[in-house]
Amino acid sequence: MLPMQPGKLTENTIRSSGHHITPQRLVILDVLKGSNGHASADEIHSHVRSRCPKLHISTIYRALDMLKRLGLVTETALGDGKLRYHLHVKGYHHHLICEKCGRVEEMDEATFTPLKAALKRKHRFHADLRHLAIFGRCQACA
Amino acid sequence: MLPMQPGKLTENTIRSSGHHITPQRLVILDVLKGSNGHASADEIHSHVRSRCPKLHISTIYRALDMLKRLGLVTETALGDGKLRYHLHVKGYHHHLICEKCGRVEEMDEATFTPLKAALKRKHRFHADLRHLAIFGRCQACA
DNA sequence: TGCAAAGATGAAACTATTTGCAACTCCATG
DNA sequence: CATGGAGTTGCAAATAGTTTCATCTTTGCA
Repeated sequence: MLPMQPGKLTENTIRSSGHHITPQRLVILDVLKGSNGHASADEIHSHVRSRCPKLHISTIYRALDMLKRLGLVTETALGDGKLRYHLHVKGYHHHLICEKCGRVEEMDEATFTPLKAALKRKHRFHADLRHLAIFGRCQACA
Repeated sequence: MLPMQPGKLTENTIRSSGHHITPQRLVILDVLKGSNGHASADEIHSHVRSRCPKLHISTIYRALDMLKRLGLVTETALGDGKLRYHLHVKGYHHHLICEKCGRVEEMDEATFTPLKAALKRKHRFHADLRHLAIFGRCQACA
């Protein structure tokens, strides 16, 4: 059995949720895949320009919003007045953001399992812990 | 020994951090104190108008930014395109936000103590868990 | 295939938030 | 209790992000 390409997996998720695969979205996804960090809408826009000059920034915001709803993209406010976007291709993860140096560390879900259970038990709340950004101080800045 | 008024405590924090107490800020703080939920900058502005018609909305944004830095106010994105602000007068708390009905439940810090310890132990990260908004489904919408 | 409906796009208008600046106010200090 | 400098304010303009709408595309299905 061949492994499914990450691109195809993403496209299937989009399609099976009733959304369309469009050339614009493919370019946006490709830019997101290439950006190894957290890109702002504006940064995505300028990267996209060369390949698709008429692609309007509102299309980017709408694409990001859809991807966010589907859990394929994380939106994070890193404190500089812009929202940043990050593609989930290899499962979910969370962000530890240093308030001082701005470094972003990624971590897996496991640490949150007890919290998730506690929220369900104590508050009867079913937490969707895919989008978590936790602020604080990293080891170096503590 | 008399208990310190909450207002005075807040004012001392502001003053001792090198910021000024101004009539504008007193009105803004008063509105925040009165708003029992999560007020947007615009909502604060319209409440403030009656008492201080010339108070500009950028002054509100700047006051909120200062209060946020001092840890006196929490800024939360509830997903409606506006940021919401909440005054911390009685200790910190967190938000459980239902993705379906939009209901916001507040919860205390205690549930996060094990998570905080785990982050420090496993990632050497000193989490500042005062700003947490957790999305998911509430009991009714689960 | 070919079509209709659901969904997406670009453009412009609109709302939300931030910033630059000159004038003004607070308050620690003398 | 006057003063100077740091901090604030109001305004205008800039930057971010959202929404409306007419037009165009994608996709499931006949």
